Amino acid sequence: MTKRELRNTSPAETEILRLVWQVGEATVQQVCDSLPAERNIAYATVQTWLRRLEKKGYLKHRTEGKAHVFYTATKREDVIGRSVNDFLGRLFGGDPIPLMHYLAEHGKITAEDIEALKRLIEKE
Amino acid sequence: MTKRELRNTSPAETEILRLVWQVGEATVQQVCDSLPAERNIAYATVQTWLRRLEKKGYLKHRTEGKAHVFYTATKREDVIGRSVNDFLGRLFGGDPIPLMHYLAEHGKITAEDIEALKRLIEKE
DNA sequence: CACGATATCGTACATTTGTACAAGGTGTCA
DNA sequence: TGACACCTTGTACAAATGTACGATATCGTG
Repeated sequence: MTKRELRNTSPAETEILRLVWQVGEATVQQVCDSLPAERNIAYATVQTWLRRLEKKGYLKHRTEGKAHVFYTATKREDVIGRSVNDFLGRLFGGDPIPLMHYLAEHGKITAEDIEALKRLIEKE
Repeated sequence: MTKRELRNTSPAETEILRLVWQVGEATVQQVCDSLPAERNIAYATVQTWLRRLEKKGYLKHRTEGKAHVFYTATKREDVIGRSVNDFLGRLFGGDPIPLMHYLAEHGKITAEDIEALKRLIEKE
């Protein structure tokens, strides 16, 4: 398997990656625009993040007009997988239950969410 | 409110913090021992992490014999809260549902877990 | 075609993070 | 009491991360 292991993404990079997935593909400008304005991140900064993501292998780009249009080069599932596992490992020793509890106890997920989840699981 | 905002913890620090919570309090040596051996982290490295956590305000220590015994100085709940929110924000734009889905679809949580969760939510 | 608006590219730089060595203190046991 | 084992403290240093400026290239328009 020539499945080169991708380095993992920094927090900021992770966020950018999510944005790109959200819109499918995006120019630097578009990514800038989808960042909450109060973050006050410079255009050049976003550009750097995109550049680094590309170098790390998460993004590719094509040139359109004078601008670069970035699009993802990996499965979102994979990125999520690595991120979640790492996160879960560090904070909960890998056990997702306490995380669920936290979410439930802090009203992040509702009874309906749980129901939906239940159906999802049963379907398999 | 003189509630000094704690800087956030790096991945490695987060893990150490979890370990200290797990055992209640621990010396450098004990933390070292509870790290998976194959990680091969030097004693001095763990020491640095503990030192930094203390400087950041997450830990305190008392001296016992010739060693430092570290114990937590913040509520676990708080650390989890910040970490989870940050994580959720970056990777999922703040929405916990996709995270749940991921966990469910990848067999990280079982039907029983869901049931337990359901009861937990309903009890409130 | 020249100009302005808009992009990219190269580069830079302070912090944070991961990682750890070396030197100096201290409890303990023969 | 002296040596050994085990600690802490000081310090270091490379790599990753956050952040961004200045120079240069390029498209569209008058």
